[in-house]
Amino acid sequence: MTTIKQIATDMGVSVATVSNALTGKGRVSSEMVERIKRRASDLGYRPSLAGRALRSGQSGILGLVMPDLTNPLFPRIAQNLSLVADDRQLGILIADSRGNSDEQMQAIERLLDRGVDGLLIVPQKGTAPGVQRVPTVIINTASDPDNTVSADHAGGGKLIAEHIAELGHRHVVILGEDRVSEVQRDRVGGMRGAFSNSVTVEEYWGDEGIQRLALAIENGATAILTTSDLLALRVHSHLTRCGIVVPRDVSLTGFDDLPFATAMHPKLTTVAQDVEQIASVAIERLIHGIQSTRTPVETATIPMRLVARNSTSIKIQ
Amino acid sequence: MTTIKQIATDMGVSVATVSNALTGKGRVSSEMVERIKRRASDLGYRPSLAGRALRSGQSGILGLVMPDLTNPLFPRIAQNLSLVADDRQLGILIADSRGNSDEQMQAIERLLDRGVDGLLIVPQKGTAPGVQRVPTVIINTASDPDNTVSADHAGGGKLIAEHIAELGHRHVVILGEDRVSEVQRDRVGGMRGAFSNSVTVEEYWGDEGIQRLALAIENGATAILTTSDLLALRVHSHLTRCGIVVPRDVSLTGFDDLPFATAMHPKLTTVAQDVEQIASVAIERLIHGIQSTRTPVETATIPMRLVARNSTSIKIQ
DNA sequence: CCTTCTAGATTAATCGTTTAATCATTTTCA
DNA sequence: TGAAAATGATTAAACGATTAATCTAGAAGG
Repeated sequence: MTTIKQIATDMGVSVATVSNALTGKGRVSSEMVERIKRRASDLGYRPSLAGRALRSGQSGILGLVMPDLTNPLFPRIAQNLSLVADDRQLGILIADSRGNSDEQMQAIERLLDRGVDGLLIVPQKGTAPGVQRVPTVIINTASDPDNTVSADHAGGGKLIAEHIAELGHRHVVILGEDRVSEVQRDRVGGMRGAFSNSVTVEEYWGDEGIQRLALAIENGATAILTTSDLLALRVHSHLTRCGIVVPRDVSLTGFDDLPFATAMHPKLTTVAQDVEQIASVAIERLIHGIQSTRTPVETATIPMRLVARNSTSIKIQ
Repeated sequence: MTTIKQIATDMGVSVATVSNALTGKGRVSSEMVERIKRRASDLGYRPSLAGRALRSGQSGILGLVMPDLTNPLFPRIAQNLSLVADDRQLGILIADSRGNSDEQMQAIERLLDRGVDGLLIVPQKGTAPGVQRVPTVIINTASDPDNTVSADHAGGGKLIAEHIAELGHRHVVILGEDRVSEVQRDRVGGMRGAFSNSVTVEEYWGDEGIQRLALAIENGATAILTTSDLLALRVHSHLTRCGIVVPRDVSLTGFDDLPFATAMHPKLTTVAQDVEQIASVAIERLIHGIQSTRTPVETATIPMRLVARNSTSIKIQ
C-alpha cells in the first residue's frame, strides 16, 4: 500500500505538501500539484480511509437498519441507497433488527460503535427509534413525526381507490395484512377516504379476512383492495380455489409492485413506490444533516404511482 | 466520546495500562484491571474502531458484492450473513454490481478502498472475479473452481427429479430460465442425470419454452420441472389461462422456495437452499482465510432440501 | 548484604492523514 | 531602496489505540 509519506520521500518534499496537493487545500504551486498527482496515480496511491477517519472524526459510512432484511422491499431500497451513496463516496453498512425493538436498539448501537456518520432506519412496526448521537433519517412510516422520508402510503391507497371507483365499483372490500403496522393503516386510511358515500366499504384484516371474502362477494362486493402484493397473491389463490375468477367476478389490487406481480395471471394491478426517489431524498437529507450538524426536521412524502394492469376491470352488469 | 487517554488521566495511570487492562494483554495487576474496567464502563467507553483499524491494519469490515441487490435470494443471504457477522463483531458493507462485470470490478475496488478485511462475492452470471488483495469467498456458483461456498444445485435438481420419478411420471419437461447462468445449467444437469432411461425428458428454455408447454402436455408430458419459483409462477399462470389445472393435469415444481411459494395455490413444490448454512460457512471460511493469511481453496457444497407441497401429485391414469 | 528475578507499571513509537503555525523567498509598492 | 505582503514550502501536533522496550521497586536466593 502506497502512503502519502512514501510519495513525499520519493519526491523529496514534505508530507504536508503532498496532502495539500492531493486534497487541493493549502498553498502548493500548480506544477507541483501536477507532478504529485501524476506520481500518486502512477504508484496507485489510495488514501487510507482509516487514517482519514481517525483524523477527521468521520468514517464516510452510513448505517442502514432494516426491521427484517427479508422484507420484500429491502432489496430495492438497499440497491438505490447504495447507488446514491456510491456517488457520494459513502459506504453502507447493513444491520438487521430481527423483528423486535430490542434487537433494533442493539443494531443501532453496533452501527454507532462502528462510527457511522449517519443512520438510515426503516423502523420496526410500531416503534419510533430515537437516536441523538448522529443524524438520522427514518424511512417509510409517514406517521412518524420527524426526519422521515416516506412513500405517500395514504396517497397510494387513494390512487387505487379512485381507480376502482372510476371502473364503476360500488361495493368493495379493503383487506389489510396487519393492524399493528402504521404503513398498513395509512394505506387503508387512504383507500377509505377516497371513496364517496355512495360506495359500500367493508374492512377486513388478516387471514380470517380472507375466509370472509367469498361471502362478501356473494353479498355483492365487486372489488378487493389489499395492502400488499403478497396478500393479493394469497387472495387470488384462495378465490381461484373457490371458483371465483379475477377480474371477471371480482377485481383485485395489490400494493408495492413486487417482482412477481407481473408473473401472475392476470397481471396484478398495484401501486408502486418510487423507491429510487425515496432513497435519494433520504440520503440527500442525511448528508445535509451530517454537514450542518443540525438534524433536519421536515417530513418528505414521495408520491406513489398507479400501475394499472389486468386484475381490475370495469364492473360488469 | 470517551477515549483511553481520558480514562488514563482520570485515574492517574498511563494509557498503556488502560489499553492492556481492557484488552487483557501485557502485565497489569488484577485489581487494577478490575478498577479500569469498571471506570471504563461507567464512562461509557467505546473503543474507536478508526484508531484500532489504523494501528492494526484491520477494519473489522467485510464487503458483500451482489450481482443485483434485487435478486430474490439477496435478502436471505444478507440477513444470515449479517447474523453470523454480528457474532464475530464484524460489519458488512454492501455493494451492487448492477448486472455487468465492469461494475462488479468497480464495486470490488470501492470496497477494497474502504479497507475491507475480506470479500464475499455473489458473482455476475458467467464471470469469475479474481481478487488477490484480500481473502475472498465466492458464493453460489458451484461450477466456480476455488473458494466457493454454494448450494448443491445439481443435487437439488436430483432431489426434485427423484421426487417426480417416484410419483410415477414417465414423461417430463425441464424448463430453464437462462442458459447463461451456471447455476441454472447445474440445476438442469442435476435433473437430467437423475432420470432413468425409461423417462422421456424434454428440455426447454425461457419464454419461448413456456409457449411450447401446452403442446408438450398434449403429447403426454405429465410434469414440468422449472429452475426457479418465479418461472414456476409464470408457468402456472400460463397453464391456468390454457385451462390446464395443476396438479390435476400436470405436476409443477419450482426452485429456491421464495416467500410467495406458499401464497400460491396449489402451494408450490420446490427445493430450498439452506441459506443459513451457506452464510455461516462462507463467513467461517472467510474469517479463516483472513486469520491464516492464506486463502482457502476448497469448495463447500451445501445440500438442498426438498419441500414437497401440493403442486405435484402422483401421475393419474 | 548483594545480586538476580519478576511483577507492575511507564515511555515512546507507530499506523496514515490533516492542518494550524511557521519559515524562507520573492514580489509589490510607496 | 526598504518595508510590507504574498507565495510556496516545511514543521510539528493531533486523532485513538496498540505494543515493544524500558524502568522501578520489592521478593527471592545465595
